[in-house]
Amino acid sequence: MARSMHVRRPATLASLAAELGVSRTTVSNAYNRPDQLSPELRRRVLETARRLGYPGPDPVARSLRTRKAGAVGLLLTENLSYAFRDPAAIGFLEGLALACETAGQGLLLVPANPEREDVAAVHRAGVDGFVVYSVPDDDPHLAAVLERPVPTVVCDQPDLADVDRVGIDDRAAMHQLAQHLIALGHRRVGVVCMRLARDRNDGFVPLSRQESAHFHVQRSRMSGLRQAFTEVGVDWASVPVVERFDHTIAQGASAAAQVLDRDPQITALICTSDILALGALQEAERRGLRVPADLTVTGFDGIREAEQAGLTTVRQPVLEKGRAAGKLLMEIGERTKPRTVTLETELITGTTAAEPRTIAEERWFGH
Amino acid sequence: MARSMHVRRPATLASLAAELGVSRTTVSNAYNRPDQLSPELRRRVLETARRLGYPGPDPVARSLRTRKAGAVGLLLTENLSYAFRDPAAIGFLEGLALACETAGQGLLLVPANPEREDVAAVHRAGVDGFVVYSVPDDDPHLAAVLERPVPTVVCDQPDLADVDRVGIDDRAAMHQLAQHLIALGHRRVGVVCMRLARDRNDGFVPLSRQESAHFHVQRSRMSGLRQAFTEVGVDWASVPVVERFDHTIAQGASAAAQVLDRDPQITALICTSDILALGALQEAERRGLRVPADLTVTGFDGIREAEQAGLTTVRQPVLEKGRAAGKLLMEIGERTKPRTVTLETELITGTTAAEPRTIAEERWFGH
DNA sequence: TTGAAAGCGCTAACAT
DNA sequence: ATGTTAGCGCTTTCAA
Repeated sequence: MARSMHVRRPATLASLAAELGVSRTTVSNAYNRPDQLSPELRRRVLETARRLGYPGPDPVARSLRTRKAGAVGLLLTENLSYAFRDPAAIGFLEGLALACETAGQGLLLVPANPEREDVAAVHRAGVDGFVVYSVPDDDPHLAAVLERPVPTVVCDQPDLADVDRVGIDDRAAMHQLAQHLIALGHRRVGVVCMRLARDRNDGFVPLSRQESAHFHVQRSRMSGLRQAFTEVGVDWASVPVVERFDHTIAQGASAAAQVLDRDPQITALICTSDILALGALQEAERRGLRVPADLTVTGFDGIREAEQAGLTTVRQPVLEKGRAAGKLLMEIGERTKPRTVTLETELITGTTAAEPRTIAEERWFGH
Repeated sequence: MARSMHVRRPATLASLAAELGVSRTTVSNAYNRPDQLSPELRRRVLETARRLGYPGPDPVARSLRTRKAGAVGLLLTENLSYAFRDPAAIGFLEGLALACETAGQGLLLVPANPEREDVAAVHRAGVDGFVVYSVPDDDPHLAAVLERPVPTVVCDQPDLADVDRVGIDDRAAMHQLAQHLIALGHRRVGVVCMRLARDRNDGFVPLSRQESAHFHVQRSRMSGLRQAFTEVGVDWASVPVVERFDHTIAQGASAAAQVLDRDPQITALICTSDILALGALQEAERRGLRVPADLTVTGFDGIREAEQAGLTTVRQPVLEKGRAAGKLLMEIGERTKPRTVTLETELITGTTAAEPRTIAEERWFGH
């Protein structure tokens, strides 16, 4: 860390006390308990402090003594900077920041590169608690967090026993979306999903990988889909499912291409996030497929960009999730059993889902 | 702060050492300098740690000892959560986060409510340095930061002597934009600008307030405008300038309405941010004014939403600013004079600026 | 390779 | 209203 113009480091509380000929307690009180000493003395203390360039009690030393850091740590799956590129993550952050500022707490973004296994940053974080956002259940950073003797709230995933948790019912939400598509008449579908595990697998996903996914959220959404379609007789093993490690529109487009190449007959492309779905829309347009006339596309999250695109999707209260996580963490009280907050979702019927053309044609021709 | 399932707090490095019958140094080394003790002993230490539920060296105590917190503090003008709603701020955050994660540093968002004067959060922040983003020059939080004995980098504003700084040449950029409008033929214009001081003033801005604005960036942009138009003989005192405290599209719209109500004859509405300009576009549409046929509208920042709207604006490298600020802060080296990084901007000629209709008409009628 | 000693700078009982 | 006494839990010379 650079030393700049504004660096000094001589005076401490003790040296100030010595200079003033008072005890350290008195100086401490001047800062922390103004009512514990005469206004006159306090004024003298503060003035001398200024003269000596004493910047006030050192926050770290104070933290050590009081056992309070005044900050909440946030652990994310992704590179720190990713959080600022994903609309859903941004919404979550906003909510969490809201809860923090209400409580007067700082928010420490912990650098946890998912590619490396460098857990040191978790160990070094001077925080009073952690919020863990959407990490895989086998993430070493998560393990490191859970070892720390501070309260922790997990958001979205993973679903751990013994840890406070806030999230939505991903399975039910996706099941509902699937039923919507089924009601429209879709039986031959394809899926584009987000990262299912820590290893990169940009391509088709066998059933085994779907079932063993380390990202609880994705596993649940897949399972909701599978159940709904299996219920109406679809052989899930024959449904093309393509996974993408990076969560971008471009990757959504290329994944959609992969699915459509494998089975051009599908009538609906179900994406497990809006970002991916936005990519799928691009790919559909590129191929001259009209949505929803030729192809139905759905997303998940309910981000603003999706709304603008008229995407049929599931809206989840991302901001509220962040706020709930923060509140849960900072709520006082000894508890014995973990708390779970499950927030509501809403199926958004946009303009990207309709009856499959084949059915419409069948009707048309009086089949 | 809540205590949850995962709270324990018995073992310390000392108790572990006692249990093992070794010195504290040895335990410390087991964590921090694995090469300083036999692998066998280290294994024993770590194993006993696990058994006793010792979570590893306390980060705060370590920080106190090493005088390193492993984190950078970020101070913003706004409520913490605001940072996640403003595209330009998000871009800045992304860049800063990038720099932090590269350096393995955490990023602490310091809660500094601009409405209250509660500086305590700044004092409590356990960080190795501060980045200050776009605060007014008389902000008490800023003063508190500068008192702390850690390096500080200011971004955008204010322009302080003796402090490292990164920003753009707001004056020159706005001057250039103004000249572009002047070249198109605009002489009768209105301005919508962001907050000029800490007090709320949603309305017209007299010259005195323009000149004494505590937000350096806004002051510079205004001054660039004023100079350019004064150069071609426009009486700046007669130009309607409307200020908005809250930086939202809705406020941009209402401010635009205020300007247009005051002088319906203006041919161009210059906004000092894209967000405000987006609002102005809305208001223009609401009034049935075609842009740019009936009214020219310009912004500043170059956010993606502006690009999509085809806004004529000035693009500034927001992400790069964040990264530069982070790098500057973390660059090692004793320095004596403050460093300044000035990044390049670019005039974006979109589809919202054109020759004023009056001129076109004059030409048309062979005036 | 391991240990002993000396604080980092502060706050919080408990006196006075 | 002010001072005394004890650490908070750790790292780091220096010595063995």
